[in-house]
Amino acid sequence: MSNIKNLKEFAQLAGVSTATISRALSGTGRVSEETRERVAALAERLGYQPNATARNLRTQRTMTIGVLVPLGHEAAQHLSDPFFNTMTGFLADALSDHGYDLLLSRVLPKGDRWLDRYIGSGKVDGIIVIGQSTEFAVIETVSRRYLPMVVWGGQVSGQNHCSVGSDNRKGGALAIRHLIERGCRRIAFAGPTQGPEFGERLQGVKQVLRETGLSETLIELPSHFEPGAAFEDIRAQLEGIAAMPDGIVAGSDVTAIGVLRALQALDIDVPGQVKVIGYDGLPVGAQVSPPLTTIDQQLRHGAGMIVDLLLRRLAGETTESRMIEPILIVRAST
Amino acid sequence: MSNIKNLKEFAQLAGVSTATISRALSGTGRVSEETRERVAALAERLGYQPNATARNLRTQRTMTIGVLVPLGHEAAQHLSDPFFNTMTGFLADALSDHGYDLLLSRVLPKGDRWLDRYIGSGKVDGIIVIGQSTEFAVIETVSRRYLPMVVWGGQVSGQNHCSVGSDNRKGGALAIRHLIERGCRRIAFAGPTQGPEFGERLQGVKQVLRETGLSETLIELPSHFEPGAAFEDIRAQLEGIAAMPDGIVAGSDVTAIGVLRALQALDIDVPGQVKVIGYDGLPVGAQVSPPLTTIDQQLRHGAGMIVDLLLRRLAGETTESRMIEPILIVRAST
DNA sequence: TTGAAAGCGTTACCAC
DNA sequence: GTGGTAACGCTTTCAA
Repeated sequence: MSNIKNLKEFAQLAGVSTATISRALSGTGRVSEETRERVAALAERLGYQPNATARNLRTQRTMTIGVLVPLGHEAAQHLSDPFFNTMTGFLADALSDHGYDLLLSRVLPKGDRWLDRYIGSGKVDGIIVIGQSTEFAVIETVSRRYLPMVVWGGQVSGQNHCSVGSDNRKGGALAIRHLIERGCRRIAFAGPTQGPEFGERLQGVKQVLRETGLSETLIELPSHFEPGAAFEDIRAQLEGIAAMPDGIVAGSDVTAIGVLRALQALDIDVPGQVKVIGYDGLPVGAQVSPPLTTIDQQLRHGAGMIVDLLLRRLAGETTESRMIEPILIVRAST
Repeated sequence: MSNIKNLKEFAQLAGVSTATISRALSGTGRVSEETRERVAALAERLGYQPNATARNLRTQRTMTIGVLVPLGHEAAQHLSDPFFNTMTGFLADALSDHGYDLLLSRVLPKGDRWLDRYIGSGKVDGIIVIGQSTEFAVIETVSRRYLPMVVWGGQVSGQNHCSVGSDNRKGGALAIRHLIERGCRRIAFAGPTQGPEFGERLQGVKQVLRETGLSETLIELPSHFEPGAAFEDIRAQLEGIAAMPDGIVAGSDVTAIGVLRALQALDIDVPGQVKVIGYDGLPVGAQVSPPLTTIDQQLRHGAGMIVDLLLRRLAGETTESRMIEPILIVRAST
């Protein structure tokens, strides 16, 4: 920490003008090699650092990206959700690789102005939204006039905003094909029914079932988003079921973990009696027992892509949405 | 989003001075009720919002708190670590309750200046460090001259910096007593051996074993921090063990999950043959099978406390470190 | 290569 | 109760 409080003071000590110091420290503009070295050494010795706020005001950029996690109806739902937390971590890494800071905000979307309010404050240069959930319309509207925004989530035709997410339909198809290959014939789909992403995954499953002539057998097991509630939902439904499925596609890894617990509670062996496959590729999936077979969305890669696209939009480019290739990861639950 | 770009423009449209607008909008200073309403309505209609950077510069505060996650030797260790992610989430909530934003930074501590650099930039009003890990000395030094900093972690006697964390020794004692009550007699302690927190937990365990006359039986199972590596470490050690323990205290929930997997891999029944207890109280502990008995550090409560202390330091108070009461949560793994 | 000075968009002091 | 205006600490023209 420095005892010098601003550039002016530092310039006096260095015996040059503030302009020269600024140039020397930022590396921009012409300064003699000698001065630059002298200034740099002095700054290091005194621990001087230019004030970021003042610089931001002058340069009209903050070098900060806002990451927004819209909390859905279930207000408490995301607090400890492994998906959002994991994604945030990856984004933090990707952003800091490019010299950007990450301003984290969890917002309860209220009305249709929450995004505008956030943007208007000028605290950030750009925005990343994790998950469209119920806010698809708001995001879509804002995207028409605010460019530096990239969203993690699904992609629908005609969509204006730039999103990154896995090919959910393909991923769903991948999951169900794997179960069929493993010999499953009575298939269930477990998970939330809301949100564009889950819907697409289910569509992928249905399509393959139709092609295979198994569509009659599909059992739907709707559940809440939140882990604890999901477990209860699934257990209640499986408990009273006429014929137990022999394979379950879960809409997310979190749901899949709930499914595993529910089956465990009912004393049903996985993968012996029922096989289970998740969706996301969260690290935690490898840590449960049995380790979870899943469709990997390559979140780290996705985070890198989001940041890359955002930086390009910041630079004035227009960018298209991107699909990430879903990858089957086979572990012990199938 | 607004088409108005600054206060001056807005003031012209409103037909009053910038000073009046500022007062009307911020609620500070005397303004007639009539003007305030008129200005507020116009601001709402035009979507005008004062620029945060300019305000920050003028007021000399950013209303932003930096949350630092120092990455230890194992650079990749925290990327997806549920503990850090969960803590960050709780902090985000607590901070936003008080109108503060959260600037998230993962830092690779390099040398002893990383904290100074962060502080010197003036991007934040205060700092929260999650975990002291190997940086205890640096934190301690900085705390002597930089006051608005609160650390999640252990507390040692004579420590200068303000920390919040559970009473690790007591928590360790709580864990081992529970295992003994459940009939365990050959006890093992699994987990990382580095860091002040794990050490204290182990001491708590040892002390109770001494008091009970069981101290001869303690088996130590050191492991890495990172989940995957921890699993391997534990499995390797249990595989070749002369006499299997009948109770295992894990240094953290993440370690405990690794222990559960290792036992599963060796076909050992939990809690039938071996009982396992974790430490942290992470939500994910309730989702594994069998659901994990653990010592709850009340992270949400802890996060609230950290923020509370930080705000008081920001206001000039001096604050003492706080211990959180560890609570035993019994689930199915014991 | 360097320095003087004009902003960046607010807030807060001081008059009126 | 309201308006003028000087900061806040920096970057970046423009001149020298």
